[in-house]
Amino acid sequence: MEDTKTRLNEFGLKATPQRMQIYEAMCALGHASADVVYQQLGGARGNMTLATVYNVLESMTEAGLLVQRPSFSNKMYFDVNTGDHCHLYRQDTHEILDFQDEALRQAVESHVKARLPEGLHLDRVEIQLLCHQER
Amino acid sequence: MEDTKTRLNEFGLKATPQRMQIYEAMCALGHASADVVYQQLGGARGNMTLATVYNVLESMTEAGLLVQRPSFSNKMYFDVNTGDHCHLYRQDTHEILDFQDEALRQAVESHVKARLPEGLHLDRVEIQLLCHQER
DNA sequence: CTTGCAATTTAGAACAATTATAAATATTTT
DNA sequence: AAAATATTTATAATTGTTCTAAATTGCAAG
Repeated sequence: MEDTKTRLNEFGLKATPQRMQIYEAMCALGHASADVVYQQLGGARGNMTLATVYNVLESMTEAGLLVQRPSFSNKMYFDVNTGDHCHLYRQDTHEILDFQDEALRQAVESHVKARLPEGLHLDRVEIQLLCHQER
Repeated sequence: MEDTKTRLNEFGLKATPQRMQIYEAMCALGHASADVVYQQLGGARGNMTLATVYNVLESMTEAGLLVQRPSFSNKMYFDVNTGDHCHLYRQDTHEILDFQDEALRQAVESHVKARLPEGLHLDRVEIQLLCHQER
């Protein structure tokens, strides 16, 4: 809680009540779309507008506190884990699961950096593993 | 052209004029969103509805002739290259570029297969390299 | 062929996700 | 406390996609 406040501040964001609630919801959820966050916070019966959720998620992304994750369901997802980018994507259930594998990420990153076209700077490596449950 | 027809047939799709045009546009473009295909085909002044473009892209995806590629710009993209391959995503221009690197893909695939949770089957490895042009 | 049937395309409405706008509220600075 | 700034809100507008029902096309059997 006090924790959340200092984290927001570290990223240059004032710790308003809405931002606190949203960031804490995001931490609990791991990754979520704007709508999921909104529902998590009580939806229409909550104390916050959907527009605020969009605003805040955008500010947090700009600030580097969250990262965007495009999905196959035509909604943008946001992820609190800005460091590691391997994910399992269950095509049967549409679930996104973390796939922790720092060695892999590192290996790919250095392999790629050496081969990137002139003048381009690598910001992030996204590895998505599309899978489904057998039978 | 006759080529296009047999390719459609191979994937179980009848070669209607609309499907021919759309598949040829997709081949020329490499990857594109529904709207880009629609514009490419003349937009409102063309001889085809946007709904048809959506329908056809969906059928082709189901048939396995195209593959979907979620993007950071909140539109779905479709790709004629259905094999596993890497992509550069230019965050400054929103361009998607192919990044052919079969060795990398292979390495990642076998690394991952060995570590996949029990009961899950790996369909596809997606590697996206988020980058931007330096200054 | 041509009649009938299923698949496809169309126009347009409906829907869902996101963004924009302008007013209200809160916070900070002076 | 007043003025300036930042944030949130309510709501409208926009954008991308899907749905629906009717029209059209393509094909198969008589």
